Amino acid sequence: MLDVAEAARVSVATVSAVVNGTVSVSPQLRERIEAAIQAIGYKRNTIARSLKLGKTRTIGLTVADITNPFFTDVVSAIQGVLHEAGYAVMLCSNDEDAAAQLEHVSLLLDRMVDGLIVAPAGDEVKLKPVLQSAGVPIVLIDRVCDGVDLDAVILDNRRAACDAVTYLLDLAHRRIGYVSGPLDTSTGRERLQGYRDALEAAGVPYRQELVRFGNFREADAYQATMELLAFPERPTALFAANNLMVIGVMKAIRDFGLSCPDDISVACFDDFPWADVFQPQLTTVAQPVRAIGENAAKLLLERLGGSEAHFPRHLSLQGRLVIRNSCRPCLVHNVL
Amino acid sequence: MLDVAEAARVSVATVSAVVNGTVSVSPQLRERIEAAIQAIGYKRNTIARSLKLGKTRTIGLTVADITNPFFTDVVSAIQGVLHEAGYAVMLCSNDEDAAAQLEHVSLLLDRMVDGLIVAPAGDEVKLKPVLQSAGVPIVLIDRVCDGVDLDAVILDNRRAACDAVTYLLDLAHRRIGYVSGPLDTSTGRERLQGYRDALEAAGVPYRQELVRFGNFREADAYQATMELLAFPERPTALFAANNLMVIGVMKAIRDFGLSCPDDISVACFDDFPWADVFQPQLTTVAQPVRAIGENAAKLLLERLGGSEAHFPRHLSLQGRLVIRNSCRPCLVHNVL
DNA sequence: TGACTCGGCCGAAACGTTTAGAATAACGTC
DNA sequence: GACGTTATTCTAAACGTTTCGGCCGAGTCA
Repeated sequence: MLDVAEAARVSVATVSAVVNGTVSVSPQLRERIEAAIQAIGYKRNTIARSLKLGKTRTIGLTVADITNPFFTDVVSAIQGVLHEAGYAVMLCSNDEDAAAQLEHVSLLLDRMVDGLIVAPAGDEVKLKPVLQSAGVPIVLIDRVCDGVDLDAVILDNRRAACDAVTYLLDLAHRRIGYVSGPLDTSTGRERLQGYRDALEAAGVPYRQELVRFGNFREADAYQATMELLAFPERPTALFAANNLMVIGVMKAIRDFGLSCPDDISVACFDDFPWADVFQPQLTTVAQPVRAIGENAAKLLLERLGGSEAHFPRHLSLQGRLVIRNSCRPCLVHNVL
Repeated sequence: MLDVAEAARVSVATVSAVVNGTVSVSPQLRERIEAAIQAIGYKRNTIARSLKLGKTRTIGLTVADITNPFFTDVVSAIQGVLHEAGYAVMLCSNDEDAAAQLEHVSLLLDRMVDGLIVAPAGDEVKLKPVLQSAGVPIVLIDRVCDGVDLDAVILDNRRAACDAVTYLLDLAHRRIGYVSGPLDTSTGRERLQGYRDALEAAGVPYRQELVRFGNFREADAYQATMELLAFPERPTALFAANNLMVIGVMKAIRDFGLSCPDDISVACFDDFPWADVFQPQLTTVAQPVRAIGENAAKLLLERLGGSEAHFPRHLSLQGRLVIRNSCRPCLVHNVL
C-alpha cells in the first residue's frame, strides 16, 4: 500500500480510502490510485487489516467426524452461507476425541476467529469452561452441552428415535436391540430416551441387556451387535444410533450368518443417498442436514451482525422416518 | 503482552523472550513473568504475530466436493498430519464449480495461508495463472493441472480404470458403457484413457456412443445412464467414473426396470465402507485415500520446511480392484 | 473583503507482536 | 584498578493496515 501511495503520489490514507470506499475521493485521484494498484498488482494484507480491525472474517468449525456423511453435509451447508457472507471457514475434525476437540477449539480461538460453530464430542465438563470464556459468538450444532447457554440447532432426537422404535413395535417386534451412542453426548442420551419412550408407550419393559454402547463409529457397533446377537433369545430387530454404526451392525449380522430383513429387522438414524438402491434398503430417520447447517450459520451471522441482546436460542428440527424394506413384521411369538 | 510486562515490571521484549523461549532469561524474572501471564490470563495475539513474522501457520485446502467420501477421507488424513505439525487448516469446497474454486483460492491467498493443497475442479486455464503466481508452496491432489509444474499426489488413474475394464472384458462383456467424468479434469481424461486402453488391448473397438459425460455427481450420471440403457442394443456392463456417479447409475438401472447384476453388470471407481454388506456388493477400484492425503501433507510440510531447491515431485499411487458381486459373466452373444 | 463551511486530502498514531542492537551488570584477568 | 567478556535486559523500529484530527483551498454569504 505504501508502494501504491508512492506511485500515485498520494498518502496511504487516501489509498486506504479508495480501497475501502470509506470516504469520498476525487475522481482523478481515484483513477490514478486504481491505475497504480493495477500496475503494482497490489493486494491488501488481510493480516494487518485484521490486526487493526480486531476482526478476521473467519469462523471456526469443529465437528466430531468429518468422515461421517452427516457432518459432511452440515459442513457443506454451513460453508455455503458463510462464504456467501464473506467469511472463511477453518475446519477441524477430532475423531470423536474430546481431548483433540479441546485442542482444536483453543487453536481456533488462538487464530482469532470471529465466531465458532461446534458439534461437541463427548466430555462436556472440560469443554464447557472453554466455550464460556471464548469471548466470541458460538453456536452449537447436533449436540448441546449441558449447562452452557449458547445458541444451538439440533434435531428433536428423542422424538425421532421414538418414532423409529415405535415403527418397529408396530411391526410386532418386542425384543428390539439398540446400538447406542455414548451417554456423554446429548444425542446419545436423547436417542436412548426416545427408545425408552417408545417402549414405555407400548407397554414393553425396558431391558438393559438389549442396549449396547459405542462411540458412534463402525467398530464399536460391530462389537456391540455381536454381543446382542449372541443372546439365547436374540433380538428380532435392531436400531442403530447413527449412520456409521449401522454399517457395523450390518457387518455383524452378516458375520453371524444372519440376513436382514429375513432373520432380523434393522433401522437406524441418518439417511443415505444410496439407501434406496441397495439391498436391504434401510429404513432410516432422515435428518434435515442442510437446514441444520444453514440455520446454524445464520444464527451465527446474526450474532456477528451485532444483535447481542437476545437470549440463547435453541432451534429444534424434526426428523423424518423413511420407511424402506429393512424391517419386516415380527413372526416369532415373543415371551418377554 | 504490554499488560503482562507492566505487571511483571519488565519490558515487552523480555516477555516475548519467555513466551517464545528465544533468548535466555534469568529464573526469577521468568517466574515473575509466568506468574503475571497466569494472573492476567494472557494469550498471545496470533494475528499480530503473523503480521510480524509473515507466516500464519495456516494452510488452505480446497476440494471439489466435501460431500464426496473420497475427498472427505483425504481431508481427514491431511488434517491429521497438518494439525500434528501445528498448522491449522482452512477448508473450502466448491461444488465442482470452477468459478467458485477460483474465488476460494483467492480468498485463501488473501488470508495469507502459508501453503495450499488443491484438488483442481475443471477449467484449468483460469486456475493455472492464479496458482503459478500464488507465491506459496502448493501441492495438487487427485487431479493435476496441465502445464503447471507443482508437487502433486495422484492415483494412477489410467492403469486403475484399465484394470477394472479389463476385468469386465474378461467376463466376456463387449458392450461396456462408461459414465465418464468431465474431460476438463485430469481424472476425467485419464480414466477415459484407461477405458480405451483396456478395450484396445482386448481388440474391442471403441464406440463413442457408449460413453457419456457428467460432472462426477449423481444427477448427471443418472441422465447419462438413462441414455445408455435406451440403446437398442444396450450395454451389458457399466463402468462409473466415481463413487457419486455410481449411485446415479444404480438409480437409473432401477428406474429402467433392470437389476444389477442379473441384467447388467456394474463396476466403479472409489470404494465404500458399506460395499460388502449391501446388495449388490459393488466391484470397485479402491483408492489409497489416506495415503494420498498424508503424502500431500508431508510434501507440503517439506516445502514449508524450506527445502526450496528440488523440482516439482509427482507421486503416483496405485489403485486396487476390489472384486465383489456386481459383475457377472456376460451370457449374451455380442455382435459389435 | 472577511468569516465560515465543507469537501478532499494528509500526517501520524495506533493494533500487538518480534528482534536487532544498545545498555547494563557481573565477573574474571592481567 | 582498568579492561574485556558474557549474560541479561531494554529501547525502539519495524510489520501493513485503519482512522482521527487537522490542514488547505474553494465556495458561500453577509
